[in-house]
Amino acid sequence: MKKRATLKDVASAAQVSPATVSYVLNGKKSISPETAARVLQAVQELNYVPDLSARSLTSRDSKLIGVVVPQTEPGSRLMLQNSFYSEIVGSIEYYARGQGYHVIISATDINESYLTLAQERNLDGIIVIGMYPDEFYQQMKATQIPIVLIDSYCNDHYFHSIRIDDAYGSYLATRYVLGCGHRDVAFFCGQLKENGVMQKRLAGYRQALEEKGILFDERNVFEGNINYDSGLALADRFLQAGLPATAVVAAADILAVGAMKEFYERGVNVPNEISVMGFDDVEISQYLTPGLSTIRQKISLKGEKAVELLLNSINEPGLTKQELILPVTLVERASVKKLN
Amino acid sequence: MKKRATLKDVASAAQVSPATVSYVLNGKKSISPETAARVLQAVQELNYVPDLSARSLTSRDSKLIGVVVPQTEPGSRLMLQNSFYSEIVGSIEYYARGQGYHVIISATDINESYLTLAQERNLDGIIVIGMYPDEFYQQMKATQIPIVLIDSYCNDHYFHSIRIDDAYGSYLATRYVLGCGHRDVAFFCGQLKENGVMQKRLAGYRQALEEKGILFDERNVFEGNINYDSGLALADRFLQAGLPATAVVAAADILAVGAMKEFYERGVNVPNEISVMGFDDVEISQYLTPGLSTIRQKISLKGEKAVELLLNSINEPGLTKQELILPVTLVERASVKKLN
DNA sequence: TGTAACAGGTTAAGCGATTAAACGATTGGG
DNA sequence: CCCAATCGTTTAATCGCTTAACCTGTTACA
Repeated sequence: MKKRATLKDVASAAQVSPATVSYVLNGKKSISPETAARVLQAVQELNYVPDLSARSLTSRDSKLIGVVVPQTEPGSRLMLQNSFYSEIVGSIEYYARGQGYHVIISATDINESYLTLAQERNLDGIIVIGMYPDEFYQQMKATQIPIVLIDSYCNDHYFHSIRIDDAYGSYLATRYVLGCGHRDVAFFCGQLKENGVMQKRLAGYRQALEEKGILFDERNVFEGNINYDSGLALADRFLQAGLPATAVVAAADILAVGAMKEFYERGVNVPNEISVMGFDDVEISQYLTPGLSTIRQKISLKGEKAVELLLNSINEPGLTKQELILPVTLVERASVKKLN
Repeated sequence: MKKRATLKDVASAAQVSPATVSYVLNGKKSISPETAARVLQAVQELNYVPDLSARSLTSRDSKLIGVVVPQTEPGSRLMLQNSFYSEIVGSIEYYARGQGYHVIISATDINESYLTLAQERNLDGIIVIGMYPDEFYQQMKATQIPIVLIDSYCNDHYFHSIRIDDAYGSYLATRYVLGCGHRDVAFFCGQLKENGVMQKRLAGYRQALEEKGILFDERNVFEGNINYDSGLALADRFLQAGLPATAVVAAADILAVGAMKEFYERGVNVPNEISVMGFDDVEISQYLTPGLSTIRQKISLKGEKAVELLLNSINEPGLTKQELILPVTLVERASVKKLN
C-alpha cells in the first residue's frame, strides 16, 4: 500500500530542491546536465508521475478538453450509438491524446450542466458538435474558454468553426443521381427548421435540380428526424404517396439506411425499383447490401482538424477566428441505378 | 474577464470562514440553518462552482473513472468506430455522469501509458473492456485502484467482473439454427488463442452440435479477427472451401455483417442459399437486409452494471469481488432460413 | 577592473479546496 | 453549582505542484 511518489520525494532522492525537479521536468529554466540526469534518474526509480490536479491548480490549465454532443434524439440518452458522433468523438480522442490532452465527453442536456463541467474541471477548451439553440452559444461564449464548433451554422464569429460544404455535397449527390438518368428524385431530410446543415443540403439538392432544368416539387421533400426510425417512416410515407420518383437522395446516411430497410421489407428493390443516395459515409454505409452510394466527408479529419484548431487557440489566445471548410467527395457504390 | 469565484470569495460574501462554506457544501458537519442559507445564497450569487482539481488534491479522489478499450485491430486507432465498444462506452458515460463521475476513455496501446493516466489523473476507478495479456492485469492490479472487468475471462479474483454467458449464448444460437433444420453449420470467429470469449462461444457451438448428435468438424470453423474485413475474408474462404454447410453462426455480429456482405457480392443469397446467425445484437444488425438473427446482450446494461459495481467498490474498498453474468436472449430476424 | 549579465540553484508564496484541532458559548446531568 | 458534552464556527495545516524572487558564483565586456 505504498503511496505514490511526489515531487518532493524525487527532490530528496536526487538531493535537490523541489523547484529544481519541477524545472527539469518542464524545461523552463536552464539546469545543468548533471543535475538533470540525477533528477531524471530519481524520477525513473521512484516511478514518479506528476499529479495533474495539483499542476492544474497553479498553472491554470488542465490538459482536459470537453466534447459536447447533442442528444441524438429527445428520448435517447446514449448518443454514442450514433455512428457519426462516435466516429468523430473517437478521432478527437485520438488526436487529443497525441497532444497530451484527455477528453471528457458530455451528452447531457444542453442545460447549465455543461457549463458546470467546464468550470469545475477547468477545461482548457471545448469542441461542440452539432447545432444548438442560440442561448447555448451565448452561455458558451461567457465561459471565455476556447471553443471550436463542428457542423454548426452559428454565425457568431466568436467561435472557430469546422464543417463541410453541405450545399455542395448535396448538390454533388443530386447531380450524380440525375446524371444516372433519374429525373424525378425525392429528398429525405431531418428537421429543416433551425438546422443549418439540413437547410444547406436541401439547397444543394434544389440547385442540382435547377441546373438540370427540373422543377422543384415540394411534395418530393420528406422531413423527419435524423435517425434510423425516421428513415423507415419517411420511406413508408414516400411509398404511400405513390410518387413517380425513381430515386431518393437522403440528407444523412442513417436516413438512407432506414429507407433501404423499409424498401426491402416492402419488397421494393434497391436499386432496381428505387435508387438511394446517402450523405456522410458513415461506417455502416459500406456494410449494406447494396453498398450505399454517398457523399464522403472524412469524419476523422474533422476530429483531427478540430483538435488542431482548438489547441492552437488554447496556446495562442488572440488567434483570429477561423472557419474551415473540409472537402467532400462522392463515393459510388451500388445503391443508385444507372438508367442510361 | 472576471475570474471565477472561489471558496474564499463565497466565504467573505457570506461573512463566514472558508471552512464553514466547505462544511455546508458537503454537509459533513452541523451548521446552523441561517448560516447555511447565507452561504447558499452567496454561492448562487457568485455563481460558485467548486474546483475539482483543488478538491481532489486533499480529498484524494477525482470523480473520474477511466475506461480502457482495446484497439479494435492492430493497425486501427479509432476504436470508437466499433459499434460494440462505442455502445458500451456510451452507456458507461451516461450512468457515470448520473452519479457525478466523469469518464476518460483510453484506446491507447496497452503499454505503460494507461497506468500513467491512472496516476496522473488520480482515477477513482477503471473499467476495462475486453481481454488483454496477463502482464496488463498485473500492472492494473498494482495500481490499487478499484477495477471492473467487462468481457474478460481473466481468472484473477482481484477484479470485479461482468460478462455474459458466452457459451450458453452460442449454444442458443447454434441450437436455433439447428432447430431451423440445418445440419451442417460453419462457425466464424476471431482469434481463439488467448481470447476466452471466443473460446467459450466455440464451446457453446460444439455443445449444441453434440446435443443433436452432429459430429464436430474442424473444417467448419473459420478463424479470423473480430472486424468487418475479417468477416468478408472468412466468407470468402468459406465459399472457396466449397463445404456443404447451409448455415454459418458467427461469434460476433460484425463478422456476420462482413459475411453477409461478401455473400451478397458473390451472389449467394442470404438466407435462401446460406443462413447467417450473429452474436451481440449490435445496433446495425437490425439495419441489415435481411435483418440479422442474433444473440442479444443488453449492451447498455453491461455499462450500467459496470458503473454500479465500480462505484460500490470505490465507496466500500473491502467489497468482496463480484462476478456478474448477464442474461442473453435470442433475437429472431430473417437471416436464418427455416428448412422445415 | 568594475559591473552587468547569466547560469544554476534555492526559498517560499501561493493555487483552491478539505479537515483535524481549537475555541467560545450553551446546555445538561449529577 | 461545576464539569463535561455538544454545537457552530474559525484557525491553520496540508495536498502536490509552479514560479517569481532571490542568491551565489562565473563569465563577458567596456
